[in-house]
Amino acid sequence: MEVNSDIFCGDATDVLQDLGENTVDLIVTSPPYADQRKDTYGGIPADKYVEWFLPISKELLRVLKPTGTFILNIKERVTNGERSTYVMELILEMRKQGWLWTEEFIWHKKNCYPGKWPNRFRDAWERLLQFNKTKQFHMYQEAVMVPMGDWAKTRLKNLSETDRIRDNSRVGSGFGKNISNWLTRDMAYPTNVLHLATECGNKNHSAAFPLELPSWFIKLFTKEFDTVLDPFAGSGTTLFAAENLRRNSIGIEILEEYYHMVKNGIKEKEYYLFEKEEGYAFINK
Amino acid sequence: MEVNSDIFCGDATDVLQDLGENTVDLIVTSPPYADQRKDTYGGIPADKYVEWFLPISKELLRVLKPTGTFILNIKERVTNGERSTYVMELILEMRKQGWLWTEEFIWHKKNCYPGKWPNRFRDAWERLLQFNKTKQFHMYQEAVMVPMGDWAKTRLKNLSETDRIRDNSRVGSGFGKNISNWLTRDMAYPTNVLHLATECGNKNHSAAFPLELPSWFIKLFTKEFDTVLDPFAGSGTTLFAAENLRRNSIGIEILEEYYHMVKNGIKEKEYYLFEKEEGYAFINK
DNA sequence: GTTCCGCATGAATCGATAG
DNA sequence: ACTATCGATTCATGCGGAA
Repeated sequence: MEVNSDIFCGDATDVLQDLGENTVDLIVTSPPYADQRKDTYGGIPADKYVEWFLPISKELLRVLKPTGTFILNIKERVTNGERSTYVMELILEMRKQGWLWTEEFIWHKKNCYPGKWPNRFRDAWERLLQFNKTKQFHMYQEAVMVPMGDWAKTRLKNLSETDRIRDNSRVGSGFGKNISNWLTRDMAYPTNVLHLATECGNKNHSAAFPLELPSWFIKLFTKEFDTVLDPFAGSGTTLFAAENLRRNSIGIEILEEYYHMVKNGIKEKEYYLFEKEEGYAFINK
Repeated sequence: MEVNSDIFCGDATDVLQDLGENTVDLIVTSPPYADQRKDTYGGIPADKYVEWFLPISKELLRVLKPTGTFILNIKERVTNGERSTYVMELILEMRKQGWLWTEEFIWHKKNCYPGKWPNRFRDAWERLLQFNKTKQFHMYQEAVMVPMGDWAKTRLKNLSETDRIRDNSRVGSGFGKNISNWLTRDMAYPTNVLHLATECGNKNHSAAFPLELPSWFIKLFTKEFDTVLDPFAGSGTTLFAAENLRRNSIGIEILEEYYHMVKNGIKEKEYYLFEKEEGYAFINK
């Protein structure tokens, strides 16, 4: 059985009209942040952001199944020395639309952007907001269990603080080399804090988020042959993750350049991803 | 020169009236969460939380110096399957009072409370909201610098196993001398994500945060002989941290039981804390 | 075949300068 | 005055080339 991958070029609000009601199991997306990526996406002003996003979230609510989940990756920027409030305002408005704000996961970016300022430290985290249509959403917790036990308890305890943080990141992402060891040990459920580095060495595109991020949520909230949607596909990370995990995927991207890259890349990347996939397979059992 | 420590028993709003305008350099507090700890504090309903807190934050704005900072440790609880929105509403309302919402730090609780739910993972983080009165607040970034990531990777890797164990055993009871060498090496500024374990061994108070948490902010936002305020003193962690770092401290606690405990404990705990302090002192130089 | 260095590169932010 | 642009600052990561 083959999975289906569709990528459409156009404005998210328009293309979403063509999708059927209650057809999507999971939405994972990272929309352009306010006033960011001006060169590629034009940049939505901070004070227009909520107004811009609400028509899209309304359509997303329509296409999502009652058992489905919407994961929104977003972070407010600093304006005039203060954090902007549009993310909070967006949550409040989306609840009025009928969304349930179920949870807020934290993505701890280990390799955040460098810099020094007199009144501020580096920003090392982003929000991963979980919204649902009903309280009866599907969640497959066993698919993302992480190894625990003596390895983490005793070995890590003797390491330095920085080492411990580094190793925790591996645990959170579910990757590592000694998978065979993990299998014989105890497994534990993860928390709502994810430790992942951004992918900066990628040549073709500025990767929005690492492959592990959508992969983690896809494993957690869908099963094989479910349908995953990303209305801001960008470089296609969510779609590749979905296809790789044998989920049907739908992508929308407004920029033709990215659209073509994703359309071609799906086939191209399959082999590369498949190699990595073995790691997932082990962990998913 | 001696530092001064005052602890008052009473309602925060009332006692704050007696404090002078522009007299406090730093406020660090963890107010009772909505509907939590009903047995001890009576529990403020989630839908009344903002209304309850605003008179207090208004007084805090008055007593804080223009160069001062207010750190609010808070996390919304889950109600009826959803995260409550009172923290977001509180931020929006406090901005209307004149507070600047400068930053949101994340406290990653490494050993968070265990448990399993069908639709939710363990909650491993809390918000540390930074508010300011003006943009010209004091910040002493050098006081909280941490060793660089590269340092752990290369330097530590070359040490023998016994060396590593010996050094780490010293950490528990105060640092060894050779750490002073590390300090002259590569240090980096931290990020806005704090990795701290919760103190589970705390006997008398239900929801105390670890000593390192207020200590970190006290070092970051004050200098010696500045004044630190905690309007919800609880078991007195903030006050002990302040005194220990030679800052003047003011505490307010509504429950007589805690009030007496803190009042007596300040002297009692001094020795215990002082031993630990050596570790901090090294890092602060 | 490994291990080790060197180097480019980020969903950044501030303050100064220019229109 | 108020907004747009630019340079300086900073550090974890993963790659490629070298020992």
